[in-house]
Amino acid sequence: MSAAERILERDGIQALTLRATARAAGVSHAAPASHFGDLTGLLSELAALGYRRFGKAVFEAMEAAGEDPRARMKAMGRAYVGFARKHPGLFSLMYRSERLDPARPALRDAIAEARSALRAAASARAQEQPLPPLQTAAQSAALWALVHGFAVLLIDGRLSALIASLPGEEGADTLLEAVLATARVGE
Amino acid sequence: MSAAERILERDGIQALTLRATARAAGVSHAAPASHFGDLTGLLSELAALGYRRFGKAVFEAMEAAGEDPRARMKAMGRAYVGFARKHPGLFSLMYRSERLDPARPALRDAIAEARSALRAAASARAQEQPLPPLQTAAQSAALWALVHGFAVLLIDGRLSALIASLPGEEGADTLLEAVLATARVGE
DNA sequence: GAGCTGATCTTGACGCTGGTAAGATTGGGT
DNA sequence: ACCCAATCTTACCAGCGTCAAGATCAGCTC
Repeated sequence: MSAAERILERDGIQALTLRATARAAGVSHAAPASHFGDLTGLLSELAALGYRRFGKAVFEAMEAAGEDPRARMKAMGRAYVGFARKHPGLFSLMYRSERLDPARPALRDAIAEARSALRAAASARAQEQPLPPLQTAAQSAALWALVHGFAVLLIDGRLSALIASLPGEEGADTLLEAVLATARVGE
Repeated sequence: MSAAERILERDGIQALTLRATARAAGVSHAAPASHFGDLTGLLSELAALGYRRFGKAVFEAMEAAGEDPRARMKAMGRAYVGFARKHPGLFSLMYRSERLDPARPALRDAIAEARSALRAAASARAQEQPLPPLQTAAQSAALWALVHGFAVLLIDGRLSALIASLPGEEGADTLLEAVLATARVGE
């Protein structure tokens, strides 16, 4: 399991095979299959581990941000993108749903936990200023789409040209701050 | 090539293999490899085709939207998400960069063409109201991240719970319109 | 203590995959 | 008539996921 994570972050998702995991763990090639059922099982358990870490990171960041809704939303965005940058392989796996089994209990629970952490970013704001259902849903979707899209594009290197065009030594962090400040979601 | 696209949209990206393409095209299993070099070559050519279509769709939608910068940005968003919904397999492939070869001329050119189409969404606005470089970059990144994130989450089914919670018969289109209206990027 | 039982792992096989090498076929240009 | 480049076929290799059968062993029951 930790061997699998090592392979994932070092060699990427396409190198994460049952047999490679077995080699890294020093067991025979069929041992992982007996644990996890099949490759989808291994990937799903690993993704579940990722979701638990992810949900925890987001939750803690929002706790530390205090009560102000906008501060919470920004903290959520930083934690979201920060997790993707810190664990790009894991993050990619978590959103590679065609290789995961969402019915697996560990994964299902971990996703539900992470989603409740994300929902907490928007709920404080919704409480403060009630809106029609469509606007509430649109705010949630917009915030999620913004940070998810930023994370995906960033770890895929597709923002590097934009970052390189920035004046001075500014990097991805600066761009993210500017994006969170510029996109005044829901105001 | 058209056989490959058929397989991609029907059976998904993991079923798109050299041998399956060869079978669908009625040739021997090694024929595709001699055309495209290797699997990465085939996928890259297919992604290039996708980028050309994508750039064209975005460009035409923005042409039809007139001169108003906000209308152009909304049209870009609709075209972006619309393309992803219409060709989910192709769209996924285009952003699966670990399986593509960006050095392949066809793909490199097609990406450059599509990016220039996207850039045109923000350039009109930048001309009208000059801003510091960081703000300009942040607006571009925010718009791109918003629509890309929405498209990715949508075709992965991750917005379905949110959409199901909408009142009445509202679907993804309504949510997208609300998101584009809510997220007043750069205002 | 003897025997069973379930978990864990090994071994070996199957068909699938991508990739390579060598040769066949063919159609156009000199 | 010749050649040559493109296209395809055939045959093979290693790696992969998956399955079935058996080995090993700790822990529990009688």
